[in-house]
Amino acid sequence: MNKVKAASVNDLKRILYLPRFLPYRLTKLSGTVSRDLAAQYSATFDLTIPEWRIVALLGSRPGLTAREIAPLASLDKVSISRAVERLVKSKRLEKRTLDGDRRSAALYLTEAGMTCLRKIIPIAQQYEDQLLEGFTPEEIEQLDGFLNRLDAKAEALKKGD
Amino acid sequence: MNKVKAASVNDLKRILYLPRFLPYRLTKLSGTVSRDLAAQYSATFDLTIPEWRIVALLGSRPGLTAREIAPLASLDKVSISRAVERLVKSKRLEKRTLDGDRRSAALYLTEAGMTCLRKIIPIAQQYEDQLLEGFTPEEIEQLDGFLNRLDAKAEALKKGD
DNA sequence: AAAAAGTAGTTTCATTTGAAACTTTATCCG
DNA sequence: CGGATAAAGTTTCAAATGAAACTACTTTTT
Repeated sequence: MNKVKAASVNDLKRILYLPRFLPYRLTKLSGTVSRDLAAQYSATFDLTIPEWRIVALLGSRPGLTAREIAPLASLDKVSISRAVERLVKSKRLEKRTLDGDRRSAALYLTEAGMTCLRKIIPIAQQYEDQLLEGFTPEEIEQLDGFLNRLDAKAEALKKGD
Repeated sequence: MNKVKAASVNDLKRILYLPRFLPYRLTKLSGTVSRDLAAQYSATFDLTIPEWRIVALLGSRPGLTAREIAPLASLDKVSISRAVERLVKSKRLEKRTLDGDRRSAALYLTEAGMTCLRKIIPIAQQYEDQLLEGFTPEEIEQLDGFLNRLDAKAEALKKGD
């Protein structure tokens, strides 16, 4: 005789419907998008997502240090350290210790890094465009605002409840 | 003399601005949300995200098999196998081999599983509500539509280009 | 100035993850 | 039937991750 009985669940139906639960939907969407894009970066350029973010960031803001990159690319310092190591090895990044603080280094794309970035940008943008295909400019504007608001809320909920 | 020269980057400025790149924003948002929620599930109920998804799903759809859960919870079979193993060990889930196919098992929440789900649902919903605080019902409706469209597009882009 | 405290980035180590191989059971086809 | 093929889950193994300890330097304090 089995003491563990499956409970009646009628009282729970539809109370929390996973496919409509916002955190689940965000995770699913971002997972699909990331995997898909990462496959392209890695297949064509042998770049991981952290590496791609760092390259993209240095494209518009050369000379950042690892510490400065962290919040801008939402990467922890371990990921940055490893990504930078690989990028330097593949000659796409150059470290310069110029401030007089020999603990940190300003990071710059090399010519090879720039070339790589120039090649990836159209791919990334095309993907983004495809994702937003069917959205009107006003809708894109709205989505943009929604994401900003959600992001701000999520950040605010993180520590202070 | 150093052959590797940092390139001029003026020509790339603003061409791809990471903090406005949709895939990056989605990943960042979903990461914040997931980490935050996961911390709550795990601290209070010792549940991982896959476990939580399975419990939530079985709450409204008891008797699903692992294979059926996979697409509904966006989990691969390895994650499901491990999550189910833990849930059975913690007596929140029960496996029943009823179909006459002894390879698969229908999964049911036990009373303990139901109790756990009943306790988590308010937490999950409260978090979702907080995230959407400040959104009007119409905006929530719009966001919902946007996410559905993005998800459909992302899925469509996955294989067939 | 020397000791203490702090910071930038790296390394270590234990955990998480997921693809591929495997096991067991079921179905297909001669 | 009985061997081949397939399907449901599980296990293995190798790679990715991230917290904590560590190294190398810098700043503060006394």
